[in-house]
Amino acid sequence: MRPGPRRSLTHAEILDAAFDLLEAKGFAAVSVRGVAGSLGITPTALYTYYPSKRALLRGMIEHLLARLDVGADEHVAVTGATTVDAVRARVLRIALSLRELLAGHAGALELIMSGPLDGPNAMRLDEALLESFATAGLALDDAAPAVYAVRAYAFGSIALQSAEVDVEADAAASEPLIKTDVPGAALWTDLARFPLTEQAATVTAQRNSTAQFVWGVERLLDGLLARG
Amino acid sequence: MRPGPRRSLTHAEILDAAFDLLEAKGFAAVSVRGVAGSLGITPTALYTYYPSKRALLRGMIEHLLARLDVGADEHVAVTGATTVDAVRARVLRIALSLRELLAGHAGALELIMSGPLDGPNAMRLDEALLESFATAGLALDDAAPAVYAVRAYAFGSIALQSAEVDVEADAAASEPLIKTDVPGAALWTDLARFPLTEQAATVTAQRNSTAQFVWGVERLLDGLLARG
DNA sequence: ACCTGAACACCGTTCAAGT
DNA sequence: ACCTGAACACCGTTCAAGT
Repeated sequence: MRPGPRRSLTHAEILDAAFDLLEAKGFAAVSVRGVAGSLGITPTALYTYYPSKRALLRGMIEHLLARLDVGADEHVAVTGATTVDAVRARVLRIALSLRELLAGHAGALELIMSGPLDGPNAMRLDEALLESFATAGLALDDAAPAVYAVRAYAFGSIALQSAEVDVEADAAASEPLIKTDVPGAALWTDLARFPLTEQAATVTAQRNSTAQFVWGVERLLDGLLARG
Repeated sequence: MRPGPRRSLTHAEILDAAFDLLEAKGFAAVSVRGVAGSLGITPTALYTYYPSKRALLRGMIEHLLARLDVGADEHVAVTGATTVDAVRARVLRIALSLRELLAGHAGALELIMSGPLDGPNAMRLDEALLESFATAGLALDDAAPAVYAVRAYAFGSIALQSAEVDVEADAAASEPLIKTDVPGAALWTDLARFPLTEQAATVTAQRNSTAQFVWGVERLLDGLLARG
């Protein structure tokens, strides 16, 4: 087919195809050519819908964050729970929802880290967190950096976790990554120099990573809400 | 020159060239071909020193983290400062050193996020943080996740900041990134729907980003050390 | 052991041309 | 407006061959 018939795709169809690629073959496979190919279209045709790869990725991020559960600002007055407890529960729920979203789709983290988070759904996330901290009695001067801290912890935590997962994938390519003479690399396996790290490794191995994530959010909230 | 003379490069020379490229042209420019080219060498020749691009990046990460200041475990008994205050100061110093290191070199964050942090210098970082929390009286069961939380906050914070910086770079390409019909994108600029976020934006704009980073570390430490 | 040159299977993006 | 085909300037990696 030379010029081809008018196919007229939806943005939603394109994004769905992109996510299928992301889930099936990872972030690297989400190329302009790859997405176009899976839609039976030329790379150039995709540029009719999105002016650049970056724009396509932005669209994907919004699509993903649309599924984020930010909860509601229910003032639980009737039950025995204090407002602060309700706020803690909501922030934790948001953080866990974010984690689930990014851990669930392979490559979603790289996607989200590939650019700034300033779309409407990212703002929805910020608004929910700000609302929570305001409800807990924080002034905006404290609530704004508190939101920043929660976002930083959540994204960093997910990033560290997903980087660790990559190790297992690399285990197949088991050749030594370094050969000689890199400064400081001679003692690559000298665990004895880091006794606490060695001990901690066994502790960490036993712990559920979700539990660790939650524990950190709780500690952060301890510090954040102490000023309410 | 066909087969060429034996140049016999050092790993250090290669890494220096790679960092020059990183600083001058960003992470994307750190390609096997690019690094090889800047050394006056064929891409294939680079594979004699590093078996893959990933291995080269690992070498770069170690090279970078070697400059990390993790402080020392001085028990300040003489001065009026409590041990807990000394620990707070040390953790903060490490976090700031990490931030400075990654913010200083353009593209360093992408570099560090490109793979797991398990080299000797990454372990040196972990060991220093574990030591700090142990000194503050935390049991290893709490110290290990505390280290995890600090790392998560620090990396996440730096990641969010560097993603924001990219916005300014994109300002030149000022065409609209989305055209129509993306779900939820119609209200892309509808700031009125997020009143708190709008207010917070003016607050955040006034604040120094380093101050915000420090504030978050302090709050996290508040929560972490409350159990010592 | 270290290096070259050619090749394979990819990238993002642009441009003239078709309907 | 939507699409094609060809092209430009790139990727990481492999392989046979040279010294």
